Amino acid sequence: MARYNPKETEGKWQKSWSEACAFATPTDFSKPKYYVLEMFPYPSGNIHVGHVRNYTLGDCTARFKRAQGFNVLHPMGWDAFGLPAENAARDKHVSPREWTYANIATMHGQLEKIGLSLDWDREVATCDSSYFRHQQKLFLDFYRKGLAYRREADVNWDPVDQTVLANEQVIDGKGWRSGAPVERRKLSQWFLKITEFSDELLSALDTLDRWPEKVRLMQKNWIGRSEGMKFFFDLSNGKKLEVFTTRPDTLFGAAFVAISADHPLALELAKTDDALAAFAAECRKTGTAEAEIEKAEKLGYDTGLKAVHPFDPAWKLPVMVANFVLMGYGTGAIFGCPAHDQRDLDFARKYGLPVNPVVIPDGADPKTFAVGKEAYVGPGKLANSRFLDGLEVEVAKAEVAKRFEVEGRGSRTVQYRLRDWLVSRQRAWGCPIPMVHCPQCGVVPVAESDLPVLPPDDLEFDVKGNPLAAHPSWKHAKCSKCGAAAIRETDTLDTFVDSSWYFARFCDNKANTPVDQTATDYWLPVDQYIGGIEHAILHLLYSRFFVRAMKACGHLKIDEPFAGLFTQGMVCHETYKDKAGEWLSPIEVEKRGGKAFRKGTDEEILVGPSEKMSKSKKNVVAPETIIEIYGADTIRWFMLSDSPPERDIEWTEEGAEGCWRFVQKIWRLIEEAKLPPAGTPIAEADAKHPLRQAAHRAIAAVTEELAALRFNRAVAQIYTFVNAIGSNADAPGSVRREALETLVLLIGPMMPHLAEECWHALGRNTLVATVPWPKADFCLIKAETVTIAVQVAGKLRGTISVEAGADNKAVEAQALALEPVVRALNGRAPRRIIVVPNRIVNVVP
RNA sequence: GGCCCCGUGGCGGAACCGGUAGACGCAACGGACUUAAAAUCCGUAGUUCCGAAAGGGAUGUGUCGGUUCGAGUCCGACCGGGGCCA
Repeated sequence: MARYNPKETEGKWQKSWSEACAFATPTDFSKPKYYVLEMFPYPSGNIHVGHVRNYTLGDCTARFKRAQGFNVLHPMGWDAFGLPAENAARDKHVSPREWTYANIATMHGQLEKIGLSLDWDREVATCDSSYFRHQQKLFLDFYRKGLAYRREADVNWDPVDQTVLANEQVIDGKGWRSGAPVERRKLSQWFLKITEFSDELLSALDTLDRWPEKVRLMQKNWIGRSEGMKFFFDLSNGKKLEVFTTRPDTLFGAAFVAISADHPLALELAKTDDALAAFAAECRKTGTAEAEIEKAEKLGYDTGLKAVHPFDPAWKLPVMVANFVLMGYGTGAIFGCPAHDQRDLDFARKYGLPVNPVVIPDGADPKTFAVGKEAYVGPGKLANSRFLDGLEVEVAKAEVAKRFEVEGRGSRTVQYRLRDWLVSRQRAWGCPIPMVHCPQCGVVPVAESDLPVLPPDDLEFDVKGNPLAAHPSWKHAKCSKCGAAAIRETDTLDTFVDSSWYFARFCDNKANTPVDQTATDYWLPVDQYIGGIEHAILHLLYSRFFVRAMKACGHLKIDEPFAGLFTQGMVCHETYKDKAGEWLSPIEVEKRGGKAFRKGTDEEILVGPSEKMSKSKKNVVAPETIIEIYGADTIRWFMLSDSPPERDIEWTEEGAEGCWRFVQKIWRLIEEAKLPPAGTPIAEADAKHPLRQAAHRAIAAVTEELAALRFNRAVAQIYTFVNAIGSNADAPGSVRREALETLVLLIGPMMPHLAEECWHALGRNTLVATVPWPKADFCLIKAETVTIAVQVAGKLRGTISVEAGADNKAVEAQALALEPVVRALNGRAPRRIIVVPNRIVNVVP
């Protein structure tokens, strides 16, 4: 008897699938569709285990849905623009294009070895002009609709990558990729008007009922809707200053008015005030990210101007320039109420401004209530606030709003935390923004007939800043309006733009418009999107915006891109360090007697906690190595087993061995089986054989678990079923055949190569990949007798076996006759007996 | 600091709507097969107490309380871990 040899069989079946076009996307749109998509990878050079997990989950779903009769779209592509290619170009003197396409070729091969049921005909690389030409067209459409625009703005400048970053790409004041402290600069930049849809992006979250609650909450926080009002202060110089506040109720606690260093008023004053100009320059050194501003020391500069309190002409407030007020948020001006806002309080303490509480918590005395180091932001009643005294916070807000509205001094507004999306990047390996700058006409879109705008092939990467801007000739173009010599836009689009619509392009990647109407109408939205939680905000929010913007331009009809979202956990591994503190990779370590040693030596190695696989800790296991040893089915099975897919999984050698053994076990079961020919009917007498029941119970359970993406539970059900096959070795041949064929079909989505080999060995000449999913016969599953637990006072005392649906009285009698029950009752008469049919009896003494 | 999620054997985890806690796998141990090993097969197992054994008792899902005939599951407080926003 030969062992199952994945090396020989896996390639063979991959070829068979390919020859049979088993995974070609159906073009007949009469059947129900199912679009499964895994987040496409950046072509870094190698597929890692995290990818394998992601794609296995998706592939299992795709195969399962296909077997269930759905038309399945399951494509793959490459998020292929981005900085690593430029770095490689600079360091290795290869073109970013060559480097990227070589990586794609390698990774494509690696993906094929996993046995994914992908339609490679739909492959898309975002760096290919056949893709980004359409993106440029979309950009022009957005521009025409006012959804793309250029303006001067404070931007986060990454001094290492020499590029601008979106707020979302600044983490703890540092560039998300370079880790360098971010600076604030004022530059003319391209934006996409995501704020146009702030309210819709927020409210539509409620419709995404197949998204993790956590992701919806994160997006909600990110969009950050707050209700407040805008109103004017009269200034001592006769001008008016508009401020935004969410706490108009605290107006009588105001101690100052603060404006941004970039507020027009501040800029005006700075012209004649050198100290202010210097202060404003200092303010601009911190980035624009909230967290950073929050942490920075609150600094202010007194302009000498006074603002008149709107409810008391005699009350004058100092007008300060403050570093924690941003021009981009609200009106760039606020009034400060130190008692009820922490930033205002910190500021007031530093500059000796009064701290007057005006909201008093219930139970506190307005006369003695004082604010120390912490501002009071909770609920309460107004005090020291004249006509607002005694009102609840919300009532007071409404009262102030009403008075301002009557007076024409202000109005209620809704404010969002969400900013417009800054998409300009000063990089060469990205999608060129199809615009020119004409000395006559200003910013002019490139004519659509001139698309795509291609980056030049002969770029020099060993330069500071944008290689595209440094290119000697590329930027010279003609204005598409007047024909005069013009300068091309040298900014390229943020790579998050590339990934914001690829799912739509997959519906027809050969369309000569960005998307094909018929195809997108049928396939979109994506039914199941699978990827990492790290994209919970950026990529998913941008994609949601894109769908709306594309809809506004007539490209799409859908409301949301992803009907179902699943975020899978990371793949972790133990970490190893030697005595010198150097990290060791798993292949350098062997375990003997519960201890770890450097392979082939007696040098003991310290075993650290399991952490996300990372190059820096060297705890990485290459999928290629695993597939080389065990084959693809083993790694797939591992990825699906044990840990729930949304949680982190730990890769262990022992676990892999276990999966490998199971692969062999299935093969042995099939190979050793002496079965009647395929199609042998099951005799009447065997119709209710326990093995048949086990098989149909397995079908029902696995179907249910796979449909709910509970792969680990589906795996457990299959183990249980295999155990049942093992313990029913004496079942009639026809019943065993049914059981084994069922098993093969059930493992089909998970271990597709093994399934094909087994199916073939069972004498079948079809492909499992094209065989319909088995149907459970529920008559067989229904148990005829049930085991019922018997408790006395809630404690288990034994079990009884009764006919399903048996009469309560009879069950009761049987329970009371149970010896341990009699003993536990100790002669007492039961006060009450609770019978839950087919489940439990509880005797209450 | 606010909000959210999680806490079950040595480990990963299961337990539907409150109804036999620990399915299934890994690791472990005992045995069979073998000259031996690998592979495979059979068996044991939460903890603890009584018993030679068969068996029986107690206890047990982070901690403390509550609701209930019955709580891993519901409620409250706390402890610990993680995430997001500050």
